[in-house]
Amino acid sequence: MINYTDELRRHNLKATPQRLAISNALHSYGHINIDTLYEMMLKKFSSISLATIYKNINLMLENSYVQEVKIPQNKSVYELTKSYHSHLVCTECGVVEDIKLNMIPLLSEVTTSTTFEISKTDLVLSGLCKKCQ
Amino acid sequence: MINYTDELRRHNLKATPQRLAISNALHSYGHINIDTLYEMMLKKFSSISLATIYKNINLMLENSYVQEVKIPQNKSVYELTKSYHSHLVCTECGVVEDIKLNMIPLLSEVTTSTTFEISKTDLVLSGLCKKCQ
DNA sequence: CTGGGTGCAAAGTATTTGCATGAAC
DNA sequence: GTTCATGCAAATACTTTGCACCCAG
Repeated sequence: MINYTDELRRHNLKATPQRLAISNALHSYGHINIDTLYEMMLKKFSSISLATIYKNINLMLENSYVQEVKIPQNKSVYELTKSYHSHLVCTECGVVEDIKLNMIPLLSEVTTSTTFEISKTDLVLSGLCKKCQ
Repeated sequence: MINYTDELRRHNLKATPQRLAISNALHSYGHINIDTLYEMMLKKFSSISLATIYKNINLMLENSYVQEVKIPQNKSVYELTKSYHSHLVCTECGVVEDIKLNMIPLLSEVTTSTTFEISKTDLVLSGLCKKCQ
């Protein structure tokens, strides 16, 4: 049970019990979608509202406290903001993992072939995890 | 005005006027979201239904005739299936462009560092296009 | 002809909003 | 005390479904 009070405040978010619990759920799951997050929260706050979940996730996104990961053919999952990384998704069991990859060569390839000024890179690799192969 | 009759049949899709028009809209826009596609179709078929758009796009996705591209902080866009490529998205004007990048080095990096068996790669690069810089 | 597609209306699902109350700071 | 968060209910947005009729092959 990590205490996320300071971390929330650093992102201009009041540290309410609900937000602390959301932070911990994100931390322990790593990646979680809205529905699962709601179910988790219900265990702690039997009367929490889905609207509260949505409002908080949206605010946390605006304040860069969390990041959204769009999963091919599936619902988005959310994670606490960490240093840059890509994602591995298992098409069978749905598990999502982080992976650090060196994007520099790719980005310099982009620079030479286009006039776009890239500021963000979203890479999702889909396949089968060890267990599902 | 390309004739997509054969192309549709090759993907086990009957060549209806609506589907031919959808194919042409996808072709001329390159990347288009559901709402814009619907607006485009209305110009040709004043009584086309949004349900028809959804049913067709979903079928076309199942039959790999089109691909979905999930755009960060935006609606998904759809494109006719082409050979593998990544996407550039302008965060200002929303334009989406294709870009061919060599993913081999990256994929071999993945192989050495994980046990995942990768079958699909989705890369979206966000930034500013020439005009919006 | 026959299977599948279309449009319409209705149902279902997902997300946002307004507001009164209550908690964080 | 002031600002902002919460929970509820309602509203809105998005997507799918069922069905009668029609068209592609």
